[in-house]
Amino acid sequence: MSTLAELKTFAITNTLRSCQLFTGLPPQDLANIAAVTVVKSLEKGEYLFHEGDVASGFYVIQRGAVNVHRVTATGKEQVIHVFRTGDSFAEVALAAPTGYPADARALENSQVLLVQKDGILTLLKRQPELALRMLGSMSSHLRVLVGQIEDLTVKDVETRLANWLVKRCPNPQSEALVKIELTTNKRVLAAELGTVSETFSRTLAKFRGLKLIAVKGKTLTVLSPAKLHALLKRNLGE
Amino acid sequence: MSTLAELKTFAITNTLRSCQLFTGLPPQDLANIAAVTVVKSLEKGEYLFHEGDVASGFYVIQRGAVNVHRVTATGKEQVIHVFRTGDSFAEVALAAPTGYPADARALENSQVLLVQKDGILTLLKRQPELALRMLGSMSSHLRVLVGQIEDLTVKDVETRLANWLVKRCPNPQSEALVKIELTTNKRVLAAELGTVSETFSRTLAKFRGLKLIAVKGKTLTVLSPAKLHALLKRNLGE
DNA sequence: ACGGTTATTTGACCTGAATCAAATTAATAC
DNA sequence: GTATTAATTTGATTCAGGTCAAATAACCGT
Repeated sequence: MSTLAELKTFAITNTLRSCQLFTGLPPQDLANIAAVTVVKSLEKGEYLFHEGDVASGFYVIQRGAVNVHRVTATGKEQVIHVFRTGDSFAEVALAAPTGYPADARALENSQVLLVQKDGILTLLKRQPELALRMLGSMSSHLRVLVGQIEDLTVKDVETRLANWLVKRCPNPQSEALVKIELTTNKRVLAAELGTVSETFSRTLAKFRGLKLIAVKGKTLTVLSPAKLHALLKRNLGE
Repeated sequence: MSTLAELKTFAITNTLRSCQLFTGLPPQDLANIAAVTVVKSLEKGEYLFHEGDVASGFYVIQRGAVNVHRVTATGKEQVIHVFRTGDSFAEVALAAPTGYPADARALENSQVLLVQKDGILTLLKRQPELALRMLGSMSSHLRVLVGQIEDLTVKDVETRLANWLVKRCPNPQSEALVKIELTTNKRVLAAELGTVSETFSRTLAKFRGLKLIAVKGKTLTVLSPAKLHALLKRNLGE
């Protein structure tokens, strides 16, 4: 085996190890997985796959961010989830129906690993432990989706935003300022919250009026996690 | 082993065999699974589990129907899916976080099999083939959920109902009448479609006015699948 | 700094659908 | 049957939030 190939494998195993799905696996297993993995570079805005594409495997993000979404017939984009470094997604590829159920597009320049379906399936047959991990990973995606469904139907935008903000506060009870750096533009974030930029903007403005947050460019500052948390409770509570 | 126990195992393996998840498995495997399975009877309206309950395993429906849903803080029920005879659900139980992510309640008198977590995990470690099946099953649930998210956010009630109806027409292009028997009351169906009974009723009325369907008690008749399909296309299309 | 493009904000307007209330129509018990 | 209760329908009202339009503000290449 050439030194170059070894180097590549080394880089891949390093990424795999840092991925939730594979942490703690013995080096030999990682090497085996690396052997069925290829690296892909994505420009910002580039599509990784489209809905219905034949699924060639699942992905692990080495660097960057990928937006998994559906495009509706009216052209609107419904964000399912934004995955970031270390996340794995599209494990759904391993199952029988061969098409991906959604679109995936890089939100920034990214590097991802494609764990190829055929290869990993062979491995899974020999490594039940690995299969259990995949089960775990998929189940956590299921949980996220179940949560999404609730988020999208039940709550109004104000509550969804409050929820989103509170989730990002280390301690929602405290009065300590929390700075949140937006990693995407506000239109994408609005889409994640199931709304449009105009409404998102208005809701931010409302919160600003209530002295709950301060907004400066891409930096949101939660002025009072406790108050925000109280608002959230009130909106849900009774 | 007593004859009674053998009989019970026989009944269980029969149900397991008829479940998508396990069809085609060798008898010995089925017996092994049956050994870690217990039967549960549910009265109509009885809860199988609540959100957050420690997950003791996943379920296969032997007879009846189970409504998996979330209850929101405001008391409303968001249906995630209605499972029926032969379906398996709550495979999410096998993964690490121990709580179920939703509620499950019998819509009618039902009998379900609980495939116990500890037992099946042991089996999975020896049977990668089985693990792959579970992966497939979970991935199909993921697909359903991804579809749901689109359904719930994107379309208006008219489109959702048209979609629901068209899905139940063997051939959406044809003009042949299609009779659909409702298995639940209309309030539950409305909830599945992400709306309330009033709006559901109005939408049915609108379709009746358009001569697209006829309604008689719990029987819906699609008068012209082709026309309905055209309406759906139009609502989505452009 | 300057022109051009894109992102964000604000305003005005409108619609789908939830809610509340009331009338009808099943369904079930007695 | 008749009384009760639950399910469904219809009417009237209200409002969150999406859409369109226009004004700023931020960003980028030169």
